[in-house]
Amino acid sequence: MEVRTRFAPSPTGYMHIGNLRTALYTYLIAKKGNGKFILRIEDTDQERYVEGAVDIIYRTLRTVGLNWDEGPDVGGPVGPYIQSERMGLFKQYAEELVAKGEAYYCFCDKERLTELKAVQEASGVNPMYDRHCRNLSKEEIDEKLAAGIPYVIRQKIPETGTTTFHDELYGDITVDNSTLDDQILLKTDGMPTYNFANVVDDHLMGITHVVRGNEYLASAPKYNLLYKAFGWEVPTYIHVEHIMKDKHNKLSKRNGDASFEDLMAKGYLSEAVINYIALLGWAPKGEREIFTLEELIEEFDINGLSKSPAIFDPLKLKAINGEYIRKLSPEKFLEHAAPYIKETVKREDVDIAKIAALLQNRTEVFADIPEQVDFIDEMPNYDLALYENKKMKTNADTALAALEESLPVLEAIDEADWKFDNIHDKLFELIAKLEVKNGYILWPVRVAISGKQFTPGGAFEIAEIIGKADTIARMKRSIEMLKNR
RNA sequence: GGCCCGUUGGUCAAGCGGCUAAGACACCGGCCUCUCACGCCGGUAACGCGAGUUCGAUUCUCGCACGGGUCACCA
Repeated sequence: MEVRTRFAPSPTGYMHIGNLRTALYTYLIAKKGNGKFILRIEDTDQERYVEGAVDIIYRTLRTVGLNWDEGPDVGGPVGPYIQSERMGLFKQYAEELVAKGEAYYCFCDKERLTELKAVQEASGVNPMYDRHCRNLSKEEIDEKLAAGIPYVIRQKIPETGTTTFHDELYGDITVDNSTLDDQILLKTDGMPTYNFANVVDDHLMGITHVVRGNEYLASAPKYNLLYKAFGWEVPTYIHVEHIMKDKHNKLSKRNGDASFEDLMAKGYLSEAVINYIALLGWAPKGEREIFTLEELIEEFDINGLSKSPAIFDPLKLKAINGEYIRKLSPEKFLEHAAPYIKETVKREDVDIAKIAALLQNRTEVFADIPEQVDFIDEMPNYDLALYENKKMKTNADTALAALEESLPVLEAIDEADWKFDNIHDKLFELIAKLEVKNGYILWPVRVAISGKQFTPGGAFEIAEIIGKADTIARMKRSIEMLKNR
């Protein structure tokens, strides 16, 4: 049988990392089995519906490459794929269950239910529907129906015995039927509840593997009973654990945690994000951990899924992102980095590509770039203590001497010859002549023309990038500062 | 609280009766080097507790503790 999986998000706003990971796993299972990945939008809750949220779902899934084979916009044989457009379907299925004796009309109003719940809680009993309407006679039902009393349809859970359902990860889980509530299938307004719509839709759409969050584990037995009541085949369940912010809290936008869009905005590569979240709650067979989506399809195996929650580690994400950045071709890197470089580098006489080349190995997230190159437009005022370096055996005094020796050497280089190699060779001639350590000259020069303790690239690279005139000017300014100290 | 699930270093995690208990990130050293970073080498650090079963338990069983989930006419 063909594998068919579905990702069924509610359009409630942004796409959070946990949802995206569920989508990923769902996609991987489908593709691993050469099957179909289906997108179904579950928008039955009009109150939580957020304008534009569907577009975010589309956009996110597309940018990470989780392309769906069937869905609202691409169509398919078992549509519609937007749940609100399927509303007509559910009533007949609920009534079919009533006819089979697997469900029943319930006329209890909300007041009675709230009161019942209050009483039960007060007496320490588990709040559950008391099955007041479960055994209404045919006459009573017809009478109330005729009188137009609002009703819901509830699932008739067996009063005794146990229900066992199977999860690919957790194995068989058995619960006493006495702990299961006669849940509502069809609401007063004729709309299905999520639990009911899900079962019906999954069946109608031929879903073979249901991948969903762990929060549904507890309601799984009731799903099983529903499938059984209909006489439908139960799909394979795979419940995945949550992604946590820390030991106690789930990762959520409400807590200010990063959503996928936030990560993109901060300069993460979508491939790196996908790679990282695949690893959050799943472990590949070998020791490799860098995978493209295609490779993940190959490697993925539900046996590698974890049964306990995983804490999202921004540092690890960064590290993986850094690895992806380093693997980029120089051209690709430049393409990504240029906008960030230009955030602080406004002057036009510099070669952005050269700056980018220095940055590639030093960038884990693109958003870190601007502050690394902020000295290029203008050298900041800096602390002369920067010249103090034990390992280089330099201090303000030696630095002044080094700079005064270096200045004429640099000035002697032709504007036209102002290239890394020439600058390098000339300064090394000086170093050889003076018989000093490289750092004795180079450290002060780098500081003198950058004003920073750390810079991407060393003295030669920086000098080349900012050009001869600027280099000389900065050297002079720094010499003055040292003299006037 | 009832029910369900889980518990290996700081984090992600391998392990599926016998191992010096992998690997990655982070951290700490070292090398490279004009800084930082990259790269390379090395190091610190873990089986929640208590009973069983077994010749032998991280691995199986049961308690306990802790953590999570769920108990809506939300999804």
